[in-house]
Amino acid sequence: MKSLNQALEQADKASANAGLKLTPKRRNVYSLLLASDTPLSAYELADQFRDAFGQAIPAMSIYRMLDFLTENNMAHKLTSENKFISCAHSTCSHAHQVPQFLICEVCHKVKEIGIEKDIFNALHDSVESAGYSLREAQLELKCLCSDCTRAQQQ
Amino acid sequence: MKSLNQALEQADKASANAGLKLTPKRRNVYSLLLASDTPLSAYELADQFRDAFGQAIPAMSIYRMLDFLTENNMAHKLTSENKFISCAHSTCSHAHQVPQFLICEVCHKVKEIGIEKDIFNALHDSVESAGYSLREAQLELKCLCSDCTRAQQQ
DNA sequence: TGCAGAAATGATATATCATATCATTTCAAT
DNA sequence: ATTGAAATGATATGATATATCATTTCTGCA
Repeated sequence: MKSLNQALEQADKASANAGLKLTPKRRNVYSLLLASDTPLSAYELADQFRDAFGQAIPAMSIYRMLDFLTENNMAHKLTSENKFISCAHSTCSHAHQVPQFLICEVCHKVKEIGIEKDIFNALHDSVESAGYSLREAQLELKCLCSDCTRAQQQ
Repeated sequence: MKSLNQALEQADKASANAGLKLTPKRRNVYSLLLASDTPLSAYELADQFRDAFGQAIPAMSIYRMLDFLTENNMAHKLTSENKFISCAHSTCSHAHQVPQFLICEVCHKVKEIGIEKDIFNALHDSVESAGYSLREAQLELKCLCSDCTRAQQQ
């Protein structure tokens, strides 16, 4: 796991290369997502932004910054939670995969893993055989993380 | 596809057998879901209920009726849409499977299919190998339905 | 430099989704 | 009939999200 600063610096470089404007505020929102254990709502981000950076940001602006971050693979929206999370792969070099989110029902920590190719193919086929075509697959699975599994067993 | 009335009558019988109270209002909400092509929000259901049955129902009550219907396998909540849909399998005899929803991004029609066993197993294994344990899998996939696929190709 | 257009952000209002809480009604068992 | 439980109503409010117009900041270019 890279440090927050390394992740931010890499995002700076990648954005510069791609001609994207990772403005200070967008960067700060991104840093809050990177630093958080758990997904955050737009309003939670607004609160944390104010507390961390001493500047109040309207929720509307937070939503726009989140749009920027999600469009550019720095963040994801978890639709089952109505919250946002930094992308686990935004700071690594390998190709972006179909994301699969393992959401712990107890502690709400989220692990993002890339979906395996054969799972994706099987999903794709099952969609096709139902007469549909797959546009976007983002799997959000309700789980227990290892810590909470252990805690429940005791 | 069974008729709406057949579906309702079957739900009546199944509820009676299971000792569940499918009250007239719950039944009416269920019938609205059964009759709808597309998922409906709680407030849309409240509007349709008033229009169809001449009686205003508070949104709070709609939510409670939806809780009843979803707990008893007559409806599902699509978390990616914040809307509700009748369960495609509530009126058939075979066992309830992990639901997989194919949501058309254009016309918003939804097809519910049971997830295939080997996909489920593969998902389950991928979750386990990430150190998590799977609690609940409801897959919501953004798709194009066959009609909208055709329309786009032209 | 400084101007013009574009992009980003602010400000405000409002729509939409959901839950908390207490009151009232309905229903079923005794 | 009475009573306790379940269902529903009424009301308030919280939480999430978008629409719209104004202002600021940035960027390219004369």
